[in-house]
Amino acid sequence: MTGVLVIEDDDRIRLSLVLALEDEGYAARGAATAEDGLLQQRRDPAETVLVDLMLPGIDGFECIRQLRREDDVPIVVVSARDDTHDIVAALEAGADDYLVKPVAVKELSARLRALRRRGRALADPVPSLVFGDLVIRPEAGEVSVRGEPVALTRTEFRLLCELAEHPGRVLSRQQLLRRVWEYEVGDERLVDVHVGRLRQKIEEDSSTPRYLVTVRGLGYKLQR
Amino acid sequence: MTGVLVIEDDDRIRLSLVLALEDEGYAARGAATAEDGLLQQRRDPAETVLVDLMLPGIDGFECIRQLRREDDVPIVVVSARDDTHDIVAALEAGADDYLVKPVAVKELSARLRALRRRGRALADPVPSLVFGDLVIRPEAGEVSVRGEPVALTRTEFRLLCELAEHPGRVLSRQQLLRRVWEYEVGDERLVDVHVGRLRQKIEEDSSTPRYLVTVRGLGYKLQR
DNA sequence: GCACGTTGTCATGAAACCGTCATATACCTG
DNA sequence: CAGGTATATGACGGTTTCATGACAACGTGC
Repeated sequence: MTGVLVIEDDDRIRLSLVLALEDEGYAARGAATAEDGLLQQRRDPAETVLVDLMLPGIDGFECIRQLRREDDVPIVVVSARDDTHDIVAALEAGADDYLVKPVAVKELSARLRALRRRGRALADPVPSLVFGDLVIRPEAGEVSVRGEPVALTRTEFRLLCELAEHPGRVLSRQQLLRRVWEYEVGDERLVDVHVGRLRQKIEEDSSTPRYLVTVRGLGYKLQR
Repeated sequence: MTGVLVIEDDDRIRLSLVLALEDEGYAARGAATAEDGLLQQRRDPAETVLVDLMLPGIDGFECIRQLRREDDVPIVVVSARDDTHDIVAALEAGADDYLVKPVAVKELSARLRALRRRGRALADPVPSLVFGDLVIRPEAGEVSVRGEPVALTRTEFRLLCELAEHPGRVLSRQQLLRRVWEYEVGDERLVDVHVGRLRQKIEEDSSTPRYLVTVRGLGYKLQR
């Protein structure tokens, strides 16, 4: 999860934004439509998303709402329109900042940094993935419960990380299929099976889970 | 910790900003100098701070750095200067947003909301709806009454959320059928049954409901 | 090629849940 | 107070949802 995603239909502007951002040291990539942007963000989430308001097909506002529904990613609108109305509407839809074209790259870059800093300032107090006696080290690919290291398969590990990234939040089977398996559609039972296997390994008594709990009708969550 | 602090030396502008913000529903107050602003923020921290860049004595940039050193409060700069240079410098100093005067109050208000939302999104990953002793965490799929967690079925949970989204407002059975069950037509008695079951779980005495009250002839509502 | 670990599919049983209905109770109107 | 209407609630069968064990397909290293 890194870099900036630029959703903008005008090829020239998109390209120049991407290049300028790369100049500023960001890993940037582009999408010409909202559909493509949303897809990319699902497949390989960027750290920040830039959105134009006037897009063919799904428009910018709808795109923002959709992004917001799926994710917490900071969203910056870059638009030619400087109407207060548009600005307010975009922010209400879930955008975090709004710049009017033509944008000064230095300003854009500074605003991206500010946004990122704000995110960290608040997110950092709980940096490690610790759930009571369950400790997850994503970079190291290690998991331990009650002091004992446990060996997980890749799928189990990814599933656990996905759940751990949203402590206490219920994730639906659909969401998990999308994020862990990158399936757009698929049999939801698959999730059950892997949750079961994961439980065998991390829960003391898998019939009364302490960490990985089922929320009937909704999905699964990992709780502290 | 509530409200907005406006640090601005021009009396007319400061006053009009404070009044405009109050109009928008914020508790706002002013400081004419950076010194006073910093003092106020120490004594009684505001939720967000607005700073002008050109201030007598300690200037805006220094004021931002000082605030940032002491506190994590979101800072919005409001300045007459629209130089990219100033914008970048202010953001680098620690500001979260930068608006150029004259500001549209609606935009300012929307940006404050966006900033606040972002703060919450990261600090409290699971926002809750609170009705006295009844706490609903939609994201977590959790409900607790008087400190005790209660287990709801999916239908009960959706029903409760629907009611909670409109605190104090009466929702007709028809509306509830449409929104919770996605039935266009259907037996309204169905709603009664589920309201009853929900009451058994969340009310102390289901014959004299404290939260989920019947409005005879109209429907049901959830009150604080 | 073989052994092994991993993965996805399927079947099964148990438990939870849902909608319907019947009955009881509360409330309003005249 | 009587009669009618709106609401509350308990019971029950059909359905959905979930946990789990078995198994075949697949890939990888030896």
